[in-house]
Amino acid sequence: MRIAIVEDNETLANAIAYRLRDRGHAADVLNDGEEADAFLTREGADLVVLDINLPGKNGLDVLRALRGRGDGTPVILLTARGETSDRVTGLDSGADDYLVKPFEMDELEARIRAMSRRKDLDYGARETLGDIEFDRTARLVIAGGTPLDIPRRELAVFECLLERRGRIVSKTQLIDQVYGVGADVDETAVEPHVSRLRKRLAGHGVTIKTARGLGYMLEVGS
Amino acid sequence: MRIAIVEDNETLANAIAYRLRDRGHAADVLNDGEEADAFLTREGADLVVLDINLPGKNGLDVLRALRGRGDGTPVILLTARGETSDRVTGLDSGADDYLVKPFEMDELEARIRAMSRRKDLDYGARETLGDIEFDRTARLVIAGGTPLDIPRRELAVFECLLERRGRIVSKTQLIDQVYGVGADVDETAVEPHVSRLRKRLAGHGVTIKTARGLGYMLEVGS
DNA sequence: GGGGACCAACCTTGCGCCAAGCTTGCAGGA
DNA sequence: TCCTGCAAGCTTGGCGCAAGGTTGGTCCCC
Repeated sequence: MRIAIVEDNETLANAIAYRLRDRGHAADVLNDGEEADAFLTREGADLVVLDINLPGKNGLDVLRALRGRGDGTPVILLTARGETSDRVTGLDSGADDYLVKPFEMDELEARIRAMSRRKDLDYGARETLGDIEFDRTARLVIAGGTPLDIPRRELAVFECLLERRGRIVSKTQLIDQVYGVGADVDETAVEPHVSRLRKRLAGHGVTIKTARGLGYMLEVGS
Repeated sequence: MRIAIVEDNETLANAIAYRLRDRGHAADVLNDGEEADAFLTREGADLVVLDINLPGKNGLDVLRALRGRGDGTPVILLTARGETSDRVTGLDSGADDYLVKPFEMDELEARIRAMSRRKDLDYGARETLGDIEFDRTARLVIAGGTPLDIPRRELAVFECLLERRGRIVSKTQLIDQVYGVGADVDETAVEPHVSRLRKRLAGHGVTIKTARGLGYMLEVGS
């Protein structure tokens, strides 16, 4: 599942992202309201974890804008203790659930599980690309019935490219996904991973195209 | 098995949880009705031990809400001596069994065993993997007709991997299942169990594969 | 306008390091 | 007794880095 995390506290945001990725989801972190708004309009997500207190645009504004666009993506609000009115306003504005800070990661995870169950999202479905299959929940790439052995970093690259397949993904985006947002890594660090991943996917109808100066793009061969 | 214990007397609740965990189950304790309701909606359980007298929401209300959601999870009621009418109402409301306080822990355990036997019988008892069989009800691993002696923790690991067989299971997930959600245990704690379990399963056509940095996966050898 | 030279971005490979994981042994406890 | 948690020592495979090769784009000069 693609989950957008809108939270200005980077430590918290990354902790959430880390955990959700461990569970096999794709997590995108947005640090302020404007950014989140743009991202959700542009890319969308399967579920949004949305903090109310944000710099720039308030979380509730982001929520209202989302619903205003007719977007019914499930939203879980994060509120500070005591902001009862915000919570009520939030639910009135179209949020599906809320969580009071501080919260346990298990709690968040449970709510996400419950949400995906309730909303009947295809959780654990396999998608086919070329002649390989990808099971998001199991984090398994399957070629000809047998799972491929793909190391952690390469898998992260693959998942990130897959999420945005047919679109160009910049190296910075890849770095964020693979190493975590704000990691102190050189841009070129992903190149070897892309290279080796390419080799693994070769002959399975899936290609990683290079867009010079822009990034990479996953293409499913005709 | 994941068992939810709904009981406001914390001493009793913890005693039950302790005992059940000792028997290899994962036990979650809920102290009031609201909490229980939320938890069962969100997470669910394989079996519920439910006290009737609760602060907040009455146990019977919790039960009715559960059944109202179409949830058929087996429920064992706990009632105080003399609350005969409650007991009747309870069974009418969809409880599967009841126990009068004070009760012996052995008694509760026996009823849980009986319950899981009853509920599991029409579920398909044994499954075969490689050249071993697993009896979910009896929690027995059988190789060549004779049961293997597998300690509780290892068995819990086995069950968890089996439940998600062919998928990668992260260590965090294993910890949750083996030690209970939110247990304060190091991630590496499961490693010895996996190691020993591997040795036991070796030569029976069942392998535990390591996915470095991701988790483990149960594979049934061709 | 075309061709070549130069440069920067990128690819690939190999290597050494280190952390993740394995195994074992030991001590405590049921 | 046997399980369990813990920790130490060992093994191994993924990772980061950097070197050397390749490609593609641009600019200059004829």
